[in-house]
Amino acid sequence: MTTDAAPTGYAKGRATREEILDEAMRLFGEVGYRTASLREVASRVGISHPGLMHHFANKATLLAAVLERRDEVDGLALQADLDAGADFFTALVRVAERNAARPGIVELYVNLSAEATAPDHPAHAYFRRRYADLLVQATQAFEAIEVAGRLRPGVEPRSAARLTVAAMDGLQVQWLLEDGDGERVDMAAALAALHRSFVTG
Amino acid sequence: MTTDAAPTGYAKGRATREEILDEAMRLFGEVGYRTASLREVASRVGISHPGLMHHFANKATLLAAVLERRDEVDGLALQADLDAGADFFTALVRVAERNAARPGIVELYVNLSAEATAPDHPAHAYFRRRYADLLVQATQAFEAIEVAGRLRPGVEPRSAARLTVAAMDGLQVQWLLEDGDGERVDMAAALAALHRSFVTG
DNA sequence: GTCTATAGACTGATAGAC
DNA sequence: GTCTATCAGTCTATAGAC
Repeated sequence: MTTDAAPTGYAKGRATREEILDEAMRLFGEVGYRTASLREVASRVGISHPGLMHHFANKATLLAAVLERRDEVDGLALQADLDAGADFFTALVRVAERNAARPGIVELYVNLSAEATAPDHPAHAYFRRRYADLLVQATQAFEAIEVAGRLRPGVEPRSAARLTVAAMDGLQVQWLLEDGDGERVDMAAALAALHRSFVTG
Repeated sequence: MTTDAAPTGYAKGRATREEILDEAMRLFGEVGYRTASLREVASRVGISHPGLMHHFANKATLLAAVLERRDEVDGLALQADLDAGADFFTALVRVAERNAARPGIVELYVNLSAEATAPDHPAHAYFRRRYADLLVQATQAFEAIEVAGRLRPGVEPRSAARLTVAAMDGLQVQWLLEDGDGERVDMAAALAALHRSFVTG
């Protein structure tokens, strides 16, 4: 009852909050966090910027809420694939597939992960944790392949994990830059090709 | 005579221009182009911001000059390796090796390539051209390997080229984020490992 | 070649009315 | 929950003195 079909008088606040997160995510993706302004986000939602700040005390809080929300949504989708019996790598390829249909998500992560390499960036700790977690998961997946005897000789799990995550990031930059081109990179296919070069047939 | 040991009265202007480019590159790397201010660049050089604008008419012109200069310097270094008989991939690994000693360059490219995915960014055309060129060069290098019969079965030159460039980009993000960690990724070694998984032994 | 001064616009954040 | 008004700070760029 409290999570869906909320009573009126508080339903409006919830809806506005969600709209703000949507538009903030879009704008952070377009121009990055630092360049985005609270006024522009508010204007896209159709409210004033103090109106926005009623929901989020300051800009960094808004960023944190955007990242938290993306983790929930995308994390659930990935987990659903894993629960359905997909191995980690297949689930990762499916993430790339889904992302190809939602440029906003790709823009958000490309822009923020670059910005957040600065130690004083409000999302710095978030991205350090995110990459550390991703690397652990990917390494374990390659270790499982190794145990199954399907890892190509000379391929190290940790190294393959790093390269997989790195390729995913780099492909997103190429994909964004190729907007408007005839030949745009197929991120999921490229990732699958990389995987084939790490495991035996 | 005009290129070195310039006569006084114009030597100062040259030196200041170079200093501005140095500091602009550093600051663009630290916070990105959009967030960087001419005042901050000028202050680091020790002049006022209208003083800076005597050398560069506007901010976008300064960015273009920074990129042009990096192309000259880094392009010469890479060409020197190629002229010394290195194949394209070995030269690329050496670029990664050199970059690991100069965080400023890595920061610059990570931040700018992400920012410049926006179609209206002043460096958008530059990065589109840069990636297109890189992909052509890398593809030709893998085609040469294929002709020599040393490409692993199932590996496509164009795909391997995309993954090589993508991995280089992605590794840079991981490397920057791991600043301060014990275990920081060895970009050159990771790139070499990737190459080994594309070519036969 | 570099400066001070300034124009004109934008920023995050706050106070206080409704 | 949203508004108007405002503060103090920042930005790019220009005008004009030296």
